Amino acid sequence: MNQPQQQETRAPVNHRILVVEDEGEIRQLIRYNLEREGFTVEEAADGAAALARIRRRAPDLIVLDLMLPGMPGLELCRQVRADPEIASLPILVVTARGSEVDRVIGLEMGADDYVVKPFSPRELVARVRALLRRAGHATEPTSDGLYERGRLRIDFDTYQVWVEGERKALALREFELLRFFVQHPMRVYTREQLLDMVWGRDTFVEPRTVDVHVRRLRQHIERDDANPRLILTVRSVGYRFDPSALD
Amino acid sequence: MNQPQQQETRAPVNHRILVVEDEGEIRQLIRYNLEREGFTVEEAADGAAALARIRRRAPDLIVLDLMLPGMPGLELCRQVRADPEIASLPILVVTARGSEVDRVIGLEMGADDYVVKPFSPRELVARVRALLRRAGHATEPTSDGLYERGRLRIDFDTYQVWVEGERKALALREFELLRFFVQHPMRVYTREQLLDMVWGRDTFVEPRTVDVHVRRLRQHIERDDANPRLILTVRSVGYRFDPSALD
DNA sequence: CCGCTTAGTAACATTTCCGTAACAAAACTT
DNA sequence: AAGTTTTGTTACGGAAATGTTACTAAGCGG
Repeated sequence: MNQPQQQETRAPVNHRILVVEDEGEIRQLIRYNLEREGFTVEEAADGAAALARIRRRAPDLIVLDLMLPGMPGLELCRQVRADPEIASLPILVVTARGSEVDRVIGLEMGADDYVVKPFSPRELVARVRALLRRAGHATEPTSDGLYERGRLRIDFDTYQVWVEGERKALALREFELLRFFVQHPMRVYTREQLLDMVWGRDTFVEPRTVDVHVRRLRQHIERDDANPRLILTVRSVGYRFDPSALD
Repeated sequence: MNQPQQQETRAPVNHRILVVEDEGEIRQLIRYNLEREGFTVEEAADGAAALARIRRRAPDLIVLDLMLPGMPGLELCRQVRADPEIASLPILVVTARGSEVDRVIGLEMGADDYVVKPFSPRELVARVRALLRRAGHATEPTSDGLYERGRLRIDFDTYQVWVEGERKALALREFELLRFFVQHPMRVYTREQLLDMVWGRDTFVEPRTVDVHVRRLRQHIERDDANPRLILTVRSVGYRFDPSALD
């Protein structure tokens, strides 16, 4: 079933990566590993400096530590997303393990992916690569609080959902799952990927549990629960959200 | 393999795990818990032995205690990473609590994850699973992209295929086979090669099964199923994909 | 035209996968 | 503490995918 992985070639283009991190030691480490892979690394010690630098010349990707002094990392995240000029910049968040809040909020603020500390350099590099690769395919930047399309309406700030004008009471997980789907439309995700992104990378839940939540979500948002149009099953792969069915 | 209802334990493949740990007691504990979950466990008492064993036959994952006599755990870790043959082996570190140490582990040596002593068996197993899971699709879930030529259109992200604008529902194998053909045009492949590349090297399937899948694929994408133009039979050799017939 | 080899096809058997409901456990409320 | 909601796990059954095989058709060399 698994195709033999091809050996990844070194970074073909010299991508510029901005590392926003106050602890010098970790910054060094990140820099070392990224440079070894052929990336060009710039540094910023805090959010304000980072923002200035970005405005002067935008990098290809930002690696952002969430525990920043002064401007909390999230604020930087939000500001980047708020500025149309740079809103599509991929952001990789570095966060401490187990801080559920950071993860959820990070993704909520519009971070594109995250790694937990202490992280393995390999994983960091892999995720940077993955983000750069799909940088073109921008996901819908839903950092502002409202999503509205066809018969679906979501307020991310107040955690409210309406279907055909009718208010639905979603449980938190259902809501987070919906959020993820809405922000990553069309592409197929495996159960494992969904667990990583919605539940968190270091929680351990059975993959089939995803099915159950998908079902519950479908019951809320699908017109005909027996023939799903929005959350589609891709057999032996995973699930896919197709917003075009909303119109 | 065909018992009516066997308790399904998660472990489709019997992963081999090397435990590097000098304290016999802890080693036993780790072994017991991993084996109970269906893993095959091998042991090594110190870094040198471990390295020899790995070179002889690489396991799927290493569980490494940091306080090893002789070669410090760090050194083993480094050596593994230095050898391209085995550099991609996932390493799970077991360590005593201590903030300083933790950081060094995660950051400097390229372990992939860690647990602190005393650890709960459940957590250990969970982290082992998570690492193995990620090692599987190490690079990225799918090769990004869109293929479009003549009357054929393939979206590799969403696993969708259109022929003459009409959506076709391919099964996964059919899709993977098509993917392979599209990515390796013109050249002839034997059934055995196709099995290796599409099914995977360690699956054991009758070569003639390829015929059946080729047929099913043809039914989807060929204009005249009786006179194939795209997937051509090369008698007594194999099959060949000719995209020029698409125009 | 014959005989041999190889590929195409359909039918069948087996396996895998998913939707679902029911239950259990955990988290919250009151 | 009892009740309520949310969340995760599991077993079951049906459906789809996959693999095997037997039979048929086609190619090919004489």
